[in-house]
Amino acid sequence: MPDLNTIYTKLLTAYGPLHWWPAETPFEVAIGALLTQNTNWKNVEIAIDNLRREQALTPQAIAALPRQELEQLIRPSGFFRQKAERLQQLIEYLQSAHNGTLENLLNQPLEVARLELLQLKGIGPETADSILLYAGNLPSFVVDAYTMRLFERLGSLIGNETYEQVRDLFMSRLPADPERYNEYHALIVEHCKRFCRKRPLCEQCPLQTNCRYANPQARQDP
DNA sequence: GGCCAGGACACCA
DNA sequence: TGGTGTCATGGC
Repeated sequence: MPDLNTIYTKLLTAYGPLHWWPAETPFEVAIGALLTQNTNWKNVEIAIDNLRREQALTPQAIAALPRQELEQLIRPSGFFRQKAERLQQLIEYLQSAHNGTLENLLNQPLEVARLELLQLKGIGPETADSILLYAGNLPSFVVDAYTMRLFERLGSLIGNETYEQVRDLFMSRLPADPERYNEYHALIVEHCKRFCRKRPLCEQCPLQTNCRYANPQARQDP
């Protein structure tokens, strides 16, 4: 089973530093994290561009929008009704508990901020960790479907682990460095978009010597 | 025209 | 606790 640091080095060598998250403010990161749930990032960009055009990328501006207007602006990101509701509920919580700013929530110990986010409807573990890491620069490793898929193929996971188990695995084997967590998750996504889809494209894959899908020997020897 | 995407949640057995 | 249905759009 390949070492997690070895895989990181291979991915970094293959793709270079990616410097996520593509956003101008921490709150914009949180918007993107919510909107990208089970959605192609290109559709999220369309929705965020709509919000930017309406100067609606702040908690105050979104809170002031009528629900139906917000729904139409974020409609390209899919699931727009529930995402509009969840976005405004997040802002309501920030206003009630943190003077309306995400920064105040994030300026707490990691696990305190994480539990607060997880209490909110529509913010599950991946969305919470994305906000903590990419908006708050806090060392919380982000696990997503790509992470599960890739590291199952690499033999690091069985495939039935819970989110928290996988997060704990990465955080126990990597230094608690937000920059490292930031790049690692971004590299996993970039890699999987290219090679690690449900129909894998193994010919040019930089991890093919480690992967069960590309390497029959690795497949036989998990 | 089907498949897929940087999930989360309610519901049920 | 684990499996399943629902939410919805747009690119490929």
